[in-house]
Amino acid sequence: MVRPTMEDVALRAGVSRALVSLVMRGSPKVSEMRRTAVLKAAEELGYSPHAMARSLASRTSTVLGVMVSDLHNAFFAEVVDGIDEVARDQGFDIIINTGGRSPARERRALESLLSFRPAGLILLSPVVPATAIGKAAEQLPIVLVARSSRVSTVDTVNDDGETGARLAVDHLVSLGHTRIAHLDGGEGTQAGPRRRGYVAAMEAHGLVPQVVSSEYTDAAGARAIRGLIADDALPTAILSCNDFNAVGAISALEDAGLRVPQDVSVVGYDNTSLAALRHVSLTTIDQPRAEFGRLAADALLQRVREERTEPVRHLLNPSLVVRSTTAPPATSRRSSGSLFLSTAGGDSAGSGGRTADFKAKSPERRSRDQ
Amino acid sequence: MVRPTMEDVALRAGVSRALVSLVMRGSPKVSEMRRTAVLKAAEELGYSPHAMARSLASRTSTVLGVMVSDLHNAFFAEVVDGIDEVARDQGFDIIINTGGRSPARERRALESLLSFRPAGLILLSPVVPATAIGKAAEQLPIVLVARSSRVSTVDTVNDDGETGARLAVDHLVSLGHTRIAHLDGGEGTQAGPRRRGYVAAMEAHGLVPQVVSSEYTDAAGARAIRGLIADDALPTAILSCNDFNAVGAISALEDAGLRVPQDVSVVGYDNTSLAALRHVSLTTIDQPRAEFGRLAADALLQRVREERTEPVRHLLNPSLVVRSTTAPPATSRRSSGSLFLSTAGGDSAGSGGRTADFKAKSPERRSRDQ
DNA sequence: TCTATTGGTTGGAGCGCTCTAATGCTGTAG
DNA sequence: CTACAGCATTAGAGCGCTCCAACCAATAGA
Repeated sequence: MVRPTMEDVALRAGVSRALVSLVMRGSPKVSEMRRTAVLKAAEELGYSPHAMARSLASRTSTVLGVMVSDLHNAFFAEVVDGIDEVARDQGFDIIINTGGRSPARERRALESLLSFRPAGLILLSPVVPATAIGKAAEQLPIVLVARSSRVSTVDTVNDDGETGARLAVDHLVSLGHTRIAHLDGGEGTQAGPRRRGYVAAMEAHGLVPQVVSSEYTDAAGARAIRGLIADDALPTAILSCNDFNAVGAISALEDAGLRVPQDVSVVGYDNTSLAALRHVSLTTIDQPRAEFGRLAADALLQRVREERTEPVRHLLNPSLVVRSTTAPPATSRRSSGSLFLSTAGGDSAGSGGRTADFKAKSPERRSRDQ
Repeated sequence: MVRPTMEDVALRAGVSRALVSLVMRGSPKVSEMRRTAVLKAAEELGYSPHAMARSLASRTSTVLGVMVSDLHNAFFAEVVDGIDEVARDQGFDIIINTGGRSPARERRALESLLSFRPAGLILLSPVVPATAIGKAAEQLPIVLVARSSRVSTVDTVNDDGETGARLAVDHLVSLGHTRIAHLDGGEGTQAGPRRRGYVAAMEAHGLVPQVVSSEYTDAAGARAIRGLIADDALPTAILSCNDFNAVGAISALEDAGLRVPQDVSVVGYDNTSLAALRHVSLTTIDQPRAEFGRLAADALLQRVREERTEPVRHLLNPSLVVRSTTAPPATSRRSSGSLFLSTAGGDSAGSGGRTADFKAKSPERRSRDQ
């Protein structure tokens, strides 16, 4: 259980510790004779350098810290793949830590990562307050993924959530939908841009937006749908804040005897592996996740090497992936009294105020800026 | 970009470096006055201890390394949750690294983790050769999760795959199924026990096992089903090697116009969050994943504290989770010519040899040991 | 009064390494 | 024969911390 040190190797090879150090770092100014002798001794002893001692002595690090907000979400796994690819290419190692979506735990994870004095940090969709990030940014370069920031020493990599939401709305509108609700991501990172994009796109089409409060989980998606049904406020199409939420929404719709996409169309967001499962086959918005990782690592390493001081703000273009959960609306259904809604219970009369939201605006457009 | 050291804190608080060290480590033999003074100075400077220097000086580490073979699989995320819980409780931090299912990359991840000289290592379903693990085990305590080992210095935590597979078979048999195929996990870790358990359970029931070569992915599950259909060899029930595989199998069945569970029952394995999605609602075998993590961390910390030298081999009991993908077989269907199989193509006569496998054995049991 | 004892505090060595400056040791020019 | 490169090698300081032994009151016991 005790590892040999440089001293041991030096002794065995009959040279100084400094010479062993030079060999280990591949210095060119070592004679071939000594080099092979040292390498041989190291091999025999099973020596491998102590990264921490090295880093301490050299005051540099070849480690990049990665904070993953939620290990359960495959989204991040693909970003990490991209990071790992670039880091490895450039001789850096990564260490990962997770915050489990809890600010307290995330803070601790951050502390822990920081205590290793990595060369830089990549935070994937962090939930800690901006001030905590700003503070850490004083100590080392930081790149944020899937979260924006205005701190000038912090680089960011995001998808253009507004564009993504617009793509989804455009798709649904082109299918003939006019009543499209958005199940909102609430406090979640990137929920804002998606919501704004949805609202803007609806208004651009002269439609009335309907934002329904929800969260980034399948339970929340199901809950939101049950709420809409109870309020007799179900539209013909749903844009969920992410894929999980969409899958929950689909389940709730099916539980209520509605078919997707015949009765209601559903669009997710993220194009997780979940969406691609043939059994799910969810129409969704794809983000170039591995590219996120690569760009983040590149940006970070530029800072590490002090090649750049200007902040970088990557905003990547999302794209629409059409699968099997969207179709033209069954236009006649609503006017003839929807098969389900009318049977949902007679006590929903009081919610008429919300129902009014769904009436498509007439051609007089209401677009704000475009 | 330059972090304060203990020296800086000591200077500011008007005490010695050693005293700061004591405060940082929470020593009880520090007067309240000095303690608050030091804490205040540290706070003002934004000081936090340098983990590497600490570890170097103390020749101990409060870090546990965790190697996750596949970040894309939520199974591991839940194990990590369990590890993290115990580790945190006992004052240890964890750093994670991933091997991406590739032996080469995993080896590098292992090297990287080792270079931090952590107190111990937990490997989640590693794919590196046993010799590599044995070598690492000479340097620090190692616990394997979801992979067995015979090395006496290595602890292991596994589920009892044989029991799990038996639970699934028993469930299907109790529903009335006699023709049950197993989509095999091939080289994957833990595929062996599951296969053995399946075969033993089938034989215990006097049934003929049918092992179909497959893999731990949904594409492989779909492929296997298409193969069975093409061979006119589709049974009334499927036991998949894991949930992903099962979901792929279900998709392929549905694509072929078969209903689950009315026409074919499907059982998964792992009870991932995927299986729990209402839209999927997969009958499956649950493994206590967080418990895996907790036990692994406990075992590791015992070794770290040198409380134990005997190897520990945890074998946890899986349990059956019945959801919506299993039901009694439509017994009459086969004899009257199955609605799908008979129309699949008249050219399948040649595969009769395999079809024979499905005939249920008569009551004369064939059980080996029980 | 003197010696133990105790609780709080400190200097200094050292963890395994890197890095700078200094040391030999050629070989070539002055 | 001295001077001076030029190269390979090494001693030694130091990275930020822990840990041990020593130290220094202040109190207690003889």
